[in-house]
Amino acid sequence: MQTNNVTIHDIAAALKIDSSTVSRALNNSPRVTQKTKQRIWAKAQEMGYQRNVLASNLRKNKTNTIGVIIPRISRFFFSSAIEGIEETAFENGYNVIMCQSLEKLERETNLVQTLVANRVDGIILSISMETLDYEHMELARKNGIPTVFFDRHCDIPGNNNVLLNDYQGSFDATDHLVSQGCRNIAHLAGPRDLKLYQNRFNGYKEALEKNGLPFQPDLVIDSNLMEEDGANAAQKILETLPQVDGIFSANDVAAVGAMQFLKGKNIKIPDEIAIVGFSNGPTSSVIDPALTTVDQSGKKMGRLATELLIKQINAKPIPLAPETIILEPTLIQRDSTQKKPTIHPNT
Amino acid sequence: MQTNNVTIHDIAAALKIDSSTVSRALNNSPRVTQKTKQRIWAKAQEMGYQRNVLASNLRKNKTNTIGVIIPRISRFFFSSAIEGIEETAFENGYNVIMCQSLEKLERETNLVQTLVANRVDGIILSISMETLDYEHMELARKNGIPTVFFDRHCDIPGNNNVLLNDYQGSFDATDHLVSQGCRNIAHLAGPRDLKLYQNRFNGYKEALEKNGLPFQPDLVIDSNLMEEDGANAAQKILETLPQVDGIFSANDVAAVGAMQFLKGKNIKIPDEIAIVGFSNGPTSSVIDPALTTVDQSGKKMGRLATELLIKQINAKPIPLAPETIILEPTLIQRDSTQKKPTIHPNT
DNA sequence: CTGTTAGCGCCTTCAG
DNA sequence: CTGAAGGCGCTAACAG
Repeated sequence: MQTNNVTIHDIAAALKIDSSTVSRALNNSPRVTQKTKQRIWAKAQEMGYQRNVLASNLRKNKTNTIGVIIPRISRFFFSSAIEGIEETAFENGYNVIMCQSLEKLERETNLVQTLVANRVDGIILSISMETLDYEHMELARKNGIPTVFFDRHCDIPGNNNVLLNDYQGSFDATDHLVSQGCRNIAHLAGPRDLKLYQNRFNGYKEALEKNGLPFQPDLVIDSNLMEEDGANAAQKILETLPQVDGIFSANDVAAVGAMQFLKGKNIKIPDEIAIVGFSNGPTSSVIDPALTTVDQSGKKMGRLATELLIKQINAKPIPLAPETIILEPTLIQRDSTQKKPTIHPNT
Repeated sequence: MQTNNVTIHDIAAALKIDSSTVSRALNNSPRVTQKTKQRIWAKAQEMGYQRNVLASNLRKNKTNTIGVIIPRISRFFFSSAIEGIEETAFENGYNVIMCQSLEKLERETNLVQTLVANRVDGIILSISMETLDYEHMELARKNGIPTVFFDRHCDIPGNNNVLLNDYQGSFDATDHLVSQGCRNIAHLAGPRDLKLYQNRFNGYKEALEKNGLPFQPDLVIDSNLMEEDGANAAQKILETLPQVDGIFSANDVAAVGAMQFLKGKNIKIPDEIAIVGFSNGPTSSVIDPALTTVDQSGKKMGRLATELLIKQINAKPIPLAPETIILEPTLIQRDSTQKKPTIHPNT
């Protein structure tokens, strides 16, 4: 390991001054003459000095690093979020360590331990579908590491959250389906343990009621909302629920799965069955134009989460009051030329 | 900062032994009695000890961390690749620091510096579209940090690469279009500076020749292959190149852009114009069924790149001979029911 | 098998 | 404004 061996002592020796002065100069401390700073900087450059971040981190017990835990990177919403996180972190001089829980609580717990052990300055977290309590976050709290939850949030008080108004988004989505003439709207629901999916379910239900439509429990199909789940749900609908003319999916993955399946059976979307799913809106044009979506704006959420986290990091050691930021979602109709005819003149 | 303050010295004191023994025990060194190990482990647990990774890293001058630089995380191919990288790294006890160059050489250069400064054990890199030479990688080389290029590769000798057989994939794609009856196939080409796009261009050209079709330079449309570029290209085709009946796009982003645009103009895909694009194959079902793709299998490439990198890391200080792994791509027809009729009976 | 000793490279008191 | 000294927590010789 022939690592670059230039240390502050080397450049101190070369200049016949003390290493502490060099350290100060390199940190641009006001307590060093401009002249000596210049000399030191020049020499450092000349000798190809590079600060040993490890030593610096150890001494300061700070790493300038943010840890991020999300369920799965390749999901477009999360990769967009990471993009926002990474950019904001970068602008503020932070590195990002990024990990995926793969929806497993055990992995999530391990990752929190790893991040704490690596002395990250803060954690951004979107919990797994298995995560029902927050014991594993105690470790971070005890070590004074601020945490921001995003998207999938933590509803016990005293935490920082960046969320979407899931209730409103779902309400709007369902309302939109009704306005397009749908009367029997199925709901692809996520695990009810997650607050987020509870809210999406509630928005769906109350939009039905507000429109004078009956809530039909058998039209709610529970799953983990993977693509396959969406396809299975679509199959179930075709085989046993012929009355269904609209689907509100609690995420985009299942919505796409359902859509592909229905298209394969030559069902016209949205004319025969209209579909709305949560998704990462405007940037996600690979989503089929026939699919209307509720914009999750992952990148924006990522930025907001990171800004909030950095604020909390800078506030140490006196922690700021925890904040919850709620984004209002927007409904995006990709293909506004196609209107679903009002095939049910009743009501 | 009320960080968990338990150190090996604390537990050594509590047990009236030396801290070095504690250190050895915690590293499960064979040179400590099983009995004392047990006592130490128990005590460590009891006192809530957590190794200070920073100190350990400093001492060992090793971080157990892999740095990854890619152009943009939210591109599906890259997020899939990261997924593979992260999983493989995790299985082997490595952390991952992930950064995006946003296709800027300047950012890429800075990131390499940051990673080296952070003493990552290895680097996985997919170069930006601006990157034409590899001067900025000198720093990593000088510090003995192994590097693996993937997807967008480095064709100067002596480097580790994990690549797709771009030539073959493009050849197959073009050949497929011909077999579907296309006779005037446009090519959405990427920056010719990148070897990868050169190869894709060559595959296209030679497939035409092999099939006895003339190569028409005006059917090659150059761009950076963003979605907008694809849409612009499609517009150009509609307005000035009416003979075009097939499009081979050098990436999926532009292919989707073109497809959406054409669909908006009520062009039937693939009946009127067939499109094939490079993409991340089987996992990417959000890609429209009408679009045939060349499978890039990002996740697999990520895994292979990481395995290769770890092999190189473990080989230090005597570096292994550099390797180049080339994956053979597969053509994926999503919607095999739709066959393009041979509307050009000539040839 | 265990203890002693000596740093890794940097930063931060405390003196002058 | 600069120098001297000590230590962050851990590990790796080297002895015994």
